[in-house]
Parts: sequence; structure tokens; C-alpha cells
Amino acid sequence: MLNLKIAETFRNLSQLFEIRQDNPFRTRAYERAAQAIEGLNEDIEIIAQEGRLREIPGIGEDLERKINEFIGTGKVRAYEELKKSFPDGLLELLRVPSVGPKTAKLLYDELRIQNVAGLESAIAKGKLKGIFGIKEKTIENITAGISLFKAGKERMPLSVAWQVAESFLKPLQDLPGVKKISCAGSLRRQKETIKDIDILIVSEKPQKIMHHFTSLPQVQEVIASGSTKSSVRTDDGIQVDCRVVMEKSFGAALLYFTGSKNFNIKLRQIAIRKSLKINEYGVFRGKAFVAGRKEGEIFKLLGMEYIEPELREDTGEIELARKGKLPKLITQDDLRGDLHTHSSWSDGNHTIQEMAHAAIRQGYSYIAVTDHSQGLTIANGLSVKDLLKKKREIEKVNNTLRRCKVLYGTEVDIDSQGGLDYPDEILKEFDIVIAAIHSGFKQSKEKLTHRMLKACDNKYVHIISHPTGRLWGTRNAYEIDFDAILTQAKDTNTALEINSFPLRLDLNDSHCRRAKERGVKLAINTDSHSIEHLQAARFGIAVARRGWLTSKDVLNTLPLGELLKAINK
DNA sequence: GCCGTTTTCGGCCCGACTGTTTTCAGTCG
Repeated sequence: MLNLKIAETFRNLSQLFEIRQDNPFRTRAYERAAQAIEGLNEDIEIIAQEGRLREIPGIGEDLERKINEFIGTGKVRAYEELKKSFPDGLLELLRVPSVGPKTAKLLYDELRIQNVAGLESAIAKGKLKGIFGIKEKTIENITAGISLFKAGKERMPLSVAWQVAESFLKPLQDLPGVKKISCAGSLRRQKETIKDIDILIVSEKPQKIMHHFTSLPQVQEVIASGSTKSSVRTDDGIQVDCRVVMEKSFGAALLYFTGSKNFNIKLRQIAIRKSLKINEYGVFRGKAFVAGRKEGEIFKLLGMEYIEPELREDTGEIELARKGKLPKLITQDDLRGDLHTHSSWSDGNHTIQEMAHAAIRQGYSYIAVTDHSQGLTIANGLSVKDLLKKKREIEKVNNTLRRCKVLYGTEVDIDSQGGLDYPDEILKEFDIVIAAIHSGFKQSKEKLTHRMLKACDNKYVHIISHPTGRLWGTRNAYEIDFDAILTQAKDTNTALEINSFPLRLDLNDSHCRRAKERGVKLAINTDSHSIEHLQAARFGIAVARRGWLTSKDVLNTLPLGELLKAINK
């Protein structure tokens, strides 16, 4: 996929324009295009082949040509030309917090500073003093920015972000004077990775709240502290922003603070066309306040349905909301069971009975215990002999249960040729069969794809688990031809999994949206290895919602009887 | 450079906080 490369080219162009202080609107047009391309859930080459580039918001005649140029030649001439007039490391300077385009240009013009290393040594030699507009405090800020840049503060997984957010939400929500509190930003949109945490509070006493916020024990550094807005950094280096507004502005502020940026811009443009103005305090006609207390009333005023935070990325949701045709997103309450869990029979920590009772507490009416197959010895995979014993144990447990049924399952290994780790006579005995790749990740794209297609072909395989194999911080997704897999899954009535395990989230949101468009069913599973892991379903739900899924798109929202019929091949 | 239920030209989202140049530009979200 060239999507990210093209987006990067446009972003670099935008930043070079910014440094050159080119037409600011042209600058923004390139940045918007970069964001739009990043957010695509399709291969841009396919869009180009089908002549649909102009349908991407922010892509006009010129950028269409530049995209086609990149696809054809691997380069954009205009970018290569412009790059020549700047040193290579200049864009790097913009990634230092508190260094923006103006400062970068100033540093380059005055001191010929071309990259972060140069900036660092210039500071060490005291060369920054004396430059017009730069004094002690600015140098301090830039120095701090450099250490942040070098620390390479990465994004954190959604699950970690929730933990950090709760460590702020809990102490703040009980403070006297806090009337409402909510997280906002990409956390509220439930993106799979989060950069910083945003918190919004309703209070008549903003100063007091700000004081409490900036003095919480986990705060290591106060980056900014104003009367209604403050930013801090925690001891883990995570930035948390907090903003206090009046009650009548809560909806407007929540909308603004939740973003995404492109979503907000489009909403504000629509408002302007209706002679309205939106800011974080409300919607105004002239100077008159017309709405702002709730997000819902703002959407209504703009002539559209309420848009769930997970959809707010400006990838078509605004247009559908204006027509009243948004999908009704799946919620956690829609889930009736979990189809991928492990017990102490293989590498899980709890017995089948313990897993079943945990499922009941979760409100489920079924749980599939899908232990590993024999070849996966490292995970204590089950021999054919063990399977019989396990089956009997499940029957025994089921005899003690009334509201919940344990399904006899397996997570069968797909071998390096696409064969399965149990023969068909064994596979047909299971209530549910999940197939997954656990080795040979470095094979070619063709070979990996072939293995998956072959697994789908087996009439006893119901679900392909963690289809892209990525594991946060450990390995990237392996290369597969996802479109070919979608076609095969559809043709063979094989479902694909959204693995909710916080370090996997595999499939991801854009995979889900593509699967839904192709009519492929999904299963939201946790891959639990202990009873606590069952809670992770909320992250799979987050992925599904961001992927526009409704309960109809997801297998395990079905009652047991319908589920068993639906998976039948 | 993009875009149109006022426009194919003339607009383009909006505001808080900081530091510095004492009236505002730069950065950030």
C-alpha cells in the first residue's frame, strides 16, 4: 500500500510550504489531503485505478495528478524540487515540541541550523542567545523539547490510555464543584493508539479545579496552566490536557475536544453555510447563543443525526448523518458470548468450569473453550487422546449450568503449507473451530495468503483468528492479500475474528469496515487465557464501532441456536 | 490547493496559553 508514503509526501510538502510561509491555505490543503489519505480504508492504488481519487475529500485536480505521478514513478517532482532548497534535516526540527515553522526558519536563517543535532550543539555553545525574539525561557523550552524528541514518545495502546485517564478521572470526579467530567479526544473516539489524554470538566470554579489537576501526585511537570485550560506530563511522560467549561457549553466543548480535527473543521464549515458559528462554547447566530449544552442539540441544529465519537473521522459519516443513514453501532450489551478462549487444558490459567462462571458473570449465554491443537507444543496443545477427556469434562460442566453453554472448540494451527493440525474426522466433532497461524510469519505474502485461503476452504473451519498476526511491541502484521481473503471468506462462509486482546486488536478498524462492505461476518473474541481477560471484549467492541459494525455484522451477537446455524458451512 | 443548497471566484475553523517585541506572534490542539 502506498497510502502512507503518499500521505507523508504531502505532509512534508505542507511543512516545507509552512516554513517558506507560502499561502497558508495551500499549506493546509496539503495537510488535509495527507490526513485524508492516512484515514483511507482502501488501497489508494485501487482507488486510482478506478478513477475515484477525486471522491476523497480534499483531493482536487492537482493532487489527483500528483498521486497518479507517485503511483507511476514513485516520486512527486514538485516535492523533489522543493526539497532541494532546504537541508535534509529541517523537517526533523518541526518534530521538536515548541519548535514550529517560524522558529525553524529563524534558526536556519540566522544560524544555519539544519537538524536536531545542530540545534543541540548551538544551544550548548550559547549561540541562541542574542537572536531576536529568543530569550532564556524559549531556550529552556526548546531544550526540554529536544529531550522529549529524543525520548521518542510513542503512542500508547488504548488499554494503557484508559488506565492513565482513570487515574485522573477518579480523583477529579469527586471534587466539590465538579458537575460533569468526561474524557475527550482520540481516547473518546477509541482509536487503537493514543498520544495524549484529554479531560473535560463542567464547573463554576475553574481555578480550583485547575489547581487540583496540576497538583495530582502522578503529575511530574506542568506544561501550561491557565484559568480554564492546563496541560501536564505524568511520571510516565504522558501528556494530559484538562479544560473546564460552564454547563451550557459542555456539549460544544465535548464536541470540539473530541475531534477529530478534520471532523470539527467540516462541521464548522457546515455551520458557516447556515450562518452559524461553532466554537468550544456553543453555537452562535451572530452574537446570540443558540445551542451548546449537549452534543445532540448541536447535531440537530446542523441538520444531522447524532454521530457516535468512534465515527468522527470525516470519512463519510457526516454525509450519511445529514441523510439520516448512519449505521446503528454495536454495543457491548449486544455480545452474547465469546468464541475464543483458553483453559488450563492448554495454556490458560483457569479450568473450564471457572471460565464458564466468568462468562456467566459477564452476562454471556455461551463461551467456546478453544484450546490449542497438538502441534503447538509450546502452548501445551491437546493431543487427540486429550480431546476426548476434555469433551467429557465440558459435558460434565454443561450439566451443572443452566443459563450458559460451554462450546467444545479448538484453535487449530494452520501449518506452513496451509494444512490443519487435526484431521477432518477430528475437526468435525467440535462445536466450533478457529484456525490460526502461529509460525512462519516471515513467509512471502503469496504463501501466507495461500495458507489462509486453504484454511477457509476447510468445511469445518468457522473462524480465522487474529488474521494479520500483529502483536503490539513484538511484531508487525504479516503481509497478506486481504482482499483475496475477504473474497474467500465470503465464498466459503468463514468468519474473521476481531481479536480483542489489548496488544493485538486484530483485525483493526479499517479491516472491519472493508469486511462489512464485502458482507464478511466478524466475531469479536478475547483470546482469554484467564478469567480477567474476558473483560477485554470492550476493546474489540471499540474496534468494531470504529469499523462501522452493527450487531448484524457480528456472529456472537446471535443467540446460540442461530449462531450454530449461521456458522454451518 | 480545494470547493460550491449564497459562489467556478473568493473565501478557507477557532481559541487558549506562553513569552516577549508592551500589543502580539508563535505554537498547539
